[in-house]
Amino acid sequence: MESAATGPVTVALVEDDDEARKRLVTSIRADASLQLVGEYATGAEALAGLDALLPDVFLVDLGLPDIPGLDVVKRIAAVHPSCDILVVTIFGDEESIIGALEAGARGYLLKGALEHDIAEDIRHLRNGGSPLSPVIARQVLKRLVPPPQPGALLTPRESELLNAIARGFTYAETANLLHLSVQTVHTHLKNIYKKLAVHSKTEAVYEADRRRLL
Amino acid sequence: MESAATGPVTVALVEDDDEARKRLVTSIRADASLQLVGEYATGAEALAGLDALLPDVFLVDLGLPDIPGLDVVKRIAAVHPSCDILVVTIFGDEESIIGALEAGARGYLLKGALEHDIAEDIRHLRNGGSPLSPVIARQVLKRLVPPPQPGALLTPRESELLNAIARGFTYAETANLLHLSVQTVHTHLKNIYKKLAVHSKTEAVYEADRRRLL
DNA sequence: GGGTCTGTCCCCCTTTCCGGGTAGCCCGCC
DNA sequence: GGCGGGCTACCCGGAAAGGGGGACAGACCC
Repeated sequence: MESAATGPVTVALVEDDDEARKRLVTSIRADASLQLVGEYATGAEALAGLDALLPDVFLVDLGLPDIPGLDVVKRIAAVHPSCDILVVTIFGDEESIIGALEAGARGYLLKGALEHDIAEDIRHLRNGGSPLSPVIARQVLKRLVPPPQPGALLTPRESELLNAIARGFTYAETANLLHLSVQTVHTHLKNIYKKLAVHSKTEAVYEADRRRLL
Repeated sequence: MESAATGPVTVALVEDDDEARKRLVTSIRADASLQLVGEYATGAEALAGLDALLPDVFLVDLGLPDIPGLDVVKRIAAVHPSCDILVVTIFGDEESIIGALEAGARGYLLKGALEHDIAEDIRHLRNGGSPLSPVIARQVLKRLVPPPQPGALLTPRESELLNAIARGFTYAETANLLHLSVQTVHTHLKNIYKKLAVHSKTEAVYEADRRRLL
């Protein structure tokens, strides 16, 4: 987040593939505003060097030979929260992406674009941006905007009622709110239970939320 | 998502600023794989032309003179779901970003990078990617990864228990699951209720979910 | 006109939950 | 060496929710 007022941005990276690491190193060295302070091929080395270095930016490959890259991300984020972690990997699966970003990564790039200049991404990172490869961004958006309803499983009235129930209202209170009799609330709820295959208000709320029906 | 097997990718755009629109048009025309089929300065024009054109990609500026750009996004997404909507705007606030993306936009770029080639972003879009400016991506990530706990309001055990409860287990079932007595489950729940200021399992689950405590 | 769906209302009975207590144990902190 | 927090466990009584049934009007479709 901070400007580079205190001098060059320090960068460390961990990447087991020699070719890939060389490309990253070359790109970083070519940028005068960046200073490479650590270069590792294994997760253990990276974590060992972390406390001494405290780099501004840490480039992490997820496919490390010794430690799951995700764990490296978590550790860095835990001990050095102000460090901008940028994942650079071949893994484009949802689990890796979401895992890394939830673990604290501030950017996620797919290896591949050979001509791509990582230095530019690092600059974006230091300016408060989060470089994401378009394919990665799409995955993230899928998370942000889950397909609204798989087909309006619940009727409008049922949704309305469940919504009230979710907010903690009892049968009686919900009945008042929606101008219904308590029995009707009960009936609706029973129908909702059948549709969601659950057996309690609590479970229904949880399930409806999970399915994005509320 | 589809490949360009059926010919060039058709593109339409709506942008009220003449300068900006020209830049976009120039960039698109320079790419032989893209075909510009619509070019509008107002939301009304854009929506009027939509049904006839059914473009593969629609570039939308959020700051239109007549209709809120967000409404344009919604309308396009509603009537033409397979259209890739790309927002190109000066607005970087969370409301605009999340609103547009939830409304159906598949990419979001900030105007500014003058040398930036929009055609490349469009190609990414057609390849199933979501071009996001780094600053935008950061906002999206903030949404994806809300600060985990505002201070671990619930103890580990309480979280564990509430988690089970949320999944619809009764006191007795939860007790078995966590190797507790029913009374202990009850006690924990009472403590949770106090902390969350609620009075029922349903409400607790709803509230905990809202506060991202689960 | 019959069938289906939604929304409304009612009965009965059982199970579960809620809120009010009290209390012991272990652990870390000052 | 006490004090507090977390975790465990128990009792009681009233309130709420769950599960089974049946009923009926209006809408909508075939």
